[in-house]
Amino acid sequence: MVRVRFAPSPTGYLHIGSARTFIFNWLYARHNSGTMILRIDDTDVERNTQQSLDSIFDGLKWLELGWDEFYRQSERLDLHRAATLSILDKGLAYRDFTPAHADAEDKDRTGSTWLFNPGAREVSKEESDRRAAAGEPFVIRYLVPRDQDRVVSFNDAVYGEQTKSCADIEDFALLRSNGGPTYHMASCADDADLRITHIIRGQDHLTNTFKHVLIFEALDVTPPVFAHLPLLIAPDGAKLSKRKHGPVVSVTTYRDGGFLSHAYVNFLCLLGWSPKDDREQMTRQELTDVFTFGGINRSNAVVNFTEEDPFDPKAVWLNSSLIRTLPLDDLSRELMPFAQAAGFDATPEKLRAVTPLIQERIKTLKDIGEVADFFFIDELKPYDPAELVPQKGDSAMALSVLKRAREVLADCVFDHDGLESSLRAAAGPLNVKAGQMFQPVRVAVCGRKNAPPLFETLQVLGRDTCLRRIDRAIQMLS
RNA sequence: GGCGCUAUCGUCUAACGGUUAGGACAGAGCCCUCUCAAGGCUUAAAUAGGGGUUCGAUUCCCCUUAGCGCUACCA
Repeated sequence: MVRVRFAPSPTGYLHIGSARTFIFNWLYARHNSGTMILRIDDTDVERNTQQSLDSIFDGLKWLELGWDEFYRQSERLDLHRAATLSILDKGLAYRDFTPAHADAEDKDRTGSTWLFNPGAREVSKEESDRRAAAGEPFVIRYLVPRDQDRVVSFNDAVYGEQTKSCADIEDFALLRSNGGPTYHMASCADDADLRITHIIRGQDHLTNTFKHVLIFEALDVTPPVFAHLPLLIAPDGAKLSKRKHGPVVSVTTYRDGGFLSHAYVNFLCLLGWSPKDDREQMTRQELTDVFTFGGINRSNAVVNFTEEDPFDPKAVWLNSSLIRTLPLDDLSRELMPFAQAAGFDATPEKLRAVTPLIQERIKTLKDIGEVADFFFIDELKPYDPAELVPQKGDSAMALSVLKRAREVLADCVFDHDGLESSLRAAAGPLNVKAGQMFQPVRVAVCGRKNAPPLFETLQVLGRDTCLRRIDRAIQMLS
């Protein structure tokens, strides 16, 4: 039975790299009919914030993936402590009474790594127990074997066979002097207790894994399968960080920017993983069906954004093409919050009528604010009267076209076919081409040259609004 | 500094020793067309460098270079 977990620590918003880790865990769980666990790794009391926890839930909720079990490490501290003590009892760890940061100064990393504090490993069990009982502060460290040629190894499902000499592993801490477990200890104790079968996480943990293998062994537990994921990086090659790269690293930025979560999940899946065929646009079911560790890459993936445009063009493309395939009722519903945010007085009926006209013209849901404004506002924003002049025409032509169009629209059948045939028929006598006939009307009614197809647009706007706007345009030209 | 991981078009990626090195996004051009889109077609664009192994290396090995990660009583 497959059991996987996503274990964020609430010390920041939900990072897009974390979101991808969640998604891959979820996909693996679903693919194998396993269990998806959400565990909040909140052992660092100093840095945890409620705001961050809220933002993580916010982001995960938007992804609409869900989980089967939920835990918080802060509620399981007794378990972590007991596990640490069992390791101490087995003689595989020791108390280090060296004050914290005592070695902060010898940063001259000219030689090799720091391995342990001098003398700390040699304190006898009796003395150690006595000093601890006397209330002297200490940290519990793993007693990394120091015999020659000792190595730790594991087989990563993505990166393959990994081996590291114990000579390169320091005596890492398990329990802090305040009694709280370190990340390594808490994480492994919980993974063991929760019977996690596969640990899928960022490659930044690859070298930590040797420590984890040591802990699992000390706990008499077979280590789970490890699958490390390549990291997501910025175009400048640096790790994505809020300070340096701004809001692009937060999933809520994509949500608020008008992405469909399904498109966004699709995009994230394509970063560091491939179905190995040429498919790119995939449904959640397709992703679940085809997801395996074999498709995961080993090199870091760049999220392609710029200062001006925070969204990766591929994500935008995935989003716009998904928007185009959405049933109109669904799309209309998705659009509503963005129409409201744009300040539009949008009834569901009106929005539903507008939706087909903008469906293939918006790349994000938020674009409705730019693309569909003239459907919802009363008075058009001021525009340059020169816009009313058709190709190869002049303002006199614009004026005569608009005057005639006004007459035509006043009493033609006000639907697509009626409007088209009437306006086309009106072009001939005026000695203008159909395009020259349509353009002034379009601008008069929409306030700009680029707009959805004319006849549908006129129909949705209604006769009154159209006539009123044409009258205004005629005034502007007179 | 030490240890580890990685290296194919601008970006995401395919090719698990033999291909004219494929696809997608973004770019350019053309077509379609009432504008804008959408759609169709075309085009430009890559195996980091150097050594091996092999009849043959994008692919296997070594070195160099570069990037990233870890090196906390953070996670």
